[in-house]
This record gives sequence, C-alpha cells and structure tokens, in this order.
Amino acid sequence: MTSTTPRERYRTQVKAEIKAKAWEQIAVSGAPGLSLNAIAKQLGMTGPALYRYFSSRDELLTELIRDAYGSFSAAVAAAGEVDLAGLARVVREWALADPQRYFLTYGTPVPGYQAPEDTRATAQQVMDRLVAACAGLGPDPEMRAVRAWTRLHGVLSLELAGHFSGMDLDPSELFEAEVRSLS
Amino acid sequence: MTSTTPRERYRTQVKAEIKAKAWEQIAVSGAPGLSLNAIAKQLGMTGPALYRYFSSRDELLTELIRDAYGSFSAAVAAAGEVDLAGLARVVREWALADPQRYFLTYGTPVPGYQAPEDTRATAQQVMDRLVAACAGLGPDPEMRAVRAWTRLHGVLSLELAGHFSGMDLDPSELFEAEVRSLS
DNA sequence: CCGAGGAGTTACAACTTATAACGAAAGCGA
DNA sequence: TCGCTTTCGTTATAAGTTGTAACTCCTCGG
Repeated sequence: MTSTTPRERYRTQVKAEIKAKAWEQIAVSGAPGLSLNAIAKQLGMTGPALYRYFSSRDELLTELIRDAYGSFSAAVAAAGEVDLAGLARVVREWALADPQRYFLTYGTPVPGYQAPEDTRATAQQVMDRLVAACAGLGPDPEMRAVRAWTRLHGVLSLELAGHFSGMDLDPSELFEAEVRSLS
Repeated sequence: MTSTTPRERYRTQVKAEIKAKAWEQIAVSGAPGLSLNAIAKQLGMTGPALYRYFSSRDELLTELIRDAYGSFSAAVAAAGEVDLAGLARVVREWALADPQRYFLTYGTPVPGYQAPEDTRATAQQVMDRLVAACAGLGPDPEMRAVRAWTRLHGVLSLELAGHFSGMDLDPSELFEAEVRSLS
C-alpha cells in the first residue's frame, strides 16, 4: 500500500531538507531571521524554487510550528512511566535541546498570526499527560496541571531567554525547586 | 538652566513622535513588523529621514526596549506601600496594558541580539523591590523573589500569548491563585 | 515512445534597510 | 542685519527580502 511515486518521494525529501535548513537558520537567527532565499542558496537552488514546496514564508513557518508541537508531544509521550517531576524534566530537556523551537511554540506571539488549529489538540495531549501525572496529588487535577505548566514555563522560559545569566544562581537548581513545589 | 536650543527641542520631539508611532506598529504587528519606512510615511516624511534620529532599525528597537524596561521599573516604583500580592497585580496591570511591550522585555530573545547593558540594572531595580516585598516572608528573600518572579512570569506570559483562550479558565483567577502561592 | 505535468530557471514587481549626495532652511555669531 | 555653518529632509541608489509570471527542460506514466 501507500503507493508512493518517485515524484512524491523526491518531493517529501526536498521538503524535509528545506525544513532542516530552516531549523538551522532559526536556531541561529530566530524565527524573524528565517529567509527563503538563504535556504534555497544552501540547497543549491534559487529562491522561487521553494515556492513549489511552500506557498509562502508563513506556510513554512506554520509547518515548522506544527512540527515543533509534534516533537514536543512526542517527547512527552516517549517518556515512560514517570511522575510529575520526571515529566517536568523531560519538558526541560526538550526545551534546552533547541530553545528557539520552544519559543516557536510558547514564545512571543505575532499579534496577527494564528497558530494552526491542530496544534491546540497536540498541546492538549501534553496537557492530558500532565493532568494524568497530577491525578494522585489531590483534588482538581486539571487545575493542578495548568498551574504546574505555568510554573514550569515561567522558570524555563526565563532560563532559555538568558535572564538568569550573571545572577549567580543555578537554573537547574531553580527548576528543581519549582518541580518540588508541584507535589 | 538646562539650556535647550530650539534645534534640540525639535529633535527630541521628533524622536518621541517616531517612538510613539513605533509603539503603535509594535502593538499591531509585533516587533518583527516594525518598519522604518511605514513610520516615516505616517509622520509625513521619507524613509531615510529617520536615520537622522536613529542610526538603524536595531537602534530604534534597542531604545524601545530600554524605554519598556524603564516603564516597567517606573510602574513598579510608582506602586505605593504594597505587599507582594499588590506588587504582583501592578506587574500584571502593566503587562496587560501593552502585551507586546511586555514581550519586548521578557519575550522570545533574538539569538544574536543583546539587550543594552543598562536594562539589567533597571530590571534589577524591579527585582530589588520584589526582594523587599519578600523580606518578612521567611529566609532567603532573594531566592523567594526570583521564584516569585518566575511564577508570575509563567502565568502572565501564557495569558498574554493567548494560551488560555478557549480553555475555560479565568486568567485573573489563575493569576491570583499563583499570587496566593507566594506567601 | 511520446505527451503531460512538475521542477527549476530567469525576469520582474514591490517591498525592506541603509548610504550618499544634494538642496534648503534654520540657527548663531559678528 | 548679514552671512556662515550646521542640520534636516529630500532624491537616487545599492543590496537585500518575498512573491508572481513565463519559460525550459526533464522525468514519469500511459
């Protein structure tokens, strides 16, 4: 099944290469620095060629955001039987692996831009896992999960943004302290 | 004293107008959407004229960031004799008044870009106020203040980014719950 | 084997930031 | 008041961006 023509296979491969280069660029220059021309050059082709694969710069970015949410959800799902603290550490590891990827999902939003609808469902999967981890900790696990998430995001995003540098405190210590506050 | 020549006065006024238009643009399109040409047009002049006032787009943005930090510090300083909870609410009000201004200070960082050095001192003033508010709450008020700040930032930034919309929870309730967690 | 469609190319339009060179106006000293 | 100098805003231009249009060429499928 899944009869893939050679054209299709080539197409999906080139799309993957484009996205790979895009991630490299984002890691270096952030999302605003993403340039279709630069990607095309790196792949040995001219700018307009990329429009065969993505109808606009925004569509490429949207796909990257979708993939970021997917990677996040997958990382959380891949965590085995862990408690809330373990889950929190998985989240932190995923964020530290590529800070700009984290910011693409939970960073500064562009006022006009709307994240694709299915990312909400993907983010909800992560939240469900959090809720499950909060199940035995007391009443109202949903609320507990949301508050856990806001605390983790708070300490994580400030660390990733570099707001702790030169403050003489260990971010991982701070993170662990917040993790302890959850149970 | 403070002998201000007419030229100087005119210059500072135009600079202020440029920054005002820049803030309007940022509120609408975010920091990446800031366009010198668009600002110039709105002020009835051509693009290159702005370079008399700011040597580059980055310098304008840097000044806006500096002003954002200053406004933040001033808002906190203007709060009278308030406890930690009151301070937290002042922070939230300041953030809600202009979300993009908040994100300009504590949002996604551009990898290459470094915020001006004096913003660290300004941010420290806010932190000092927080530490003072944490003085009577127990040992290690510095650590308490940092953790308070990460929690407030966590719940606030997710609210401002719209991650609570459609989640059937009241952001202000959530914020107040976190505020209660601080004492 | 040959036609259709897709991939990549160049050319172009409309934008952006930024620099250079010029004109005009305003301020300041004599 | 006169004139010099500084500064402001202009146009022209360079080099970059996204995105469209038209054309070529190659490859795949019948």
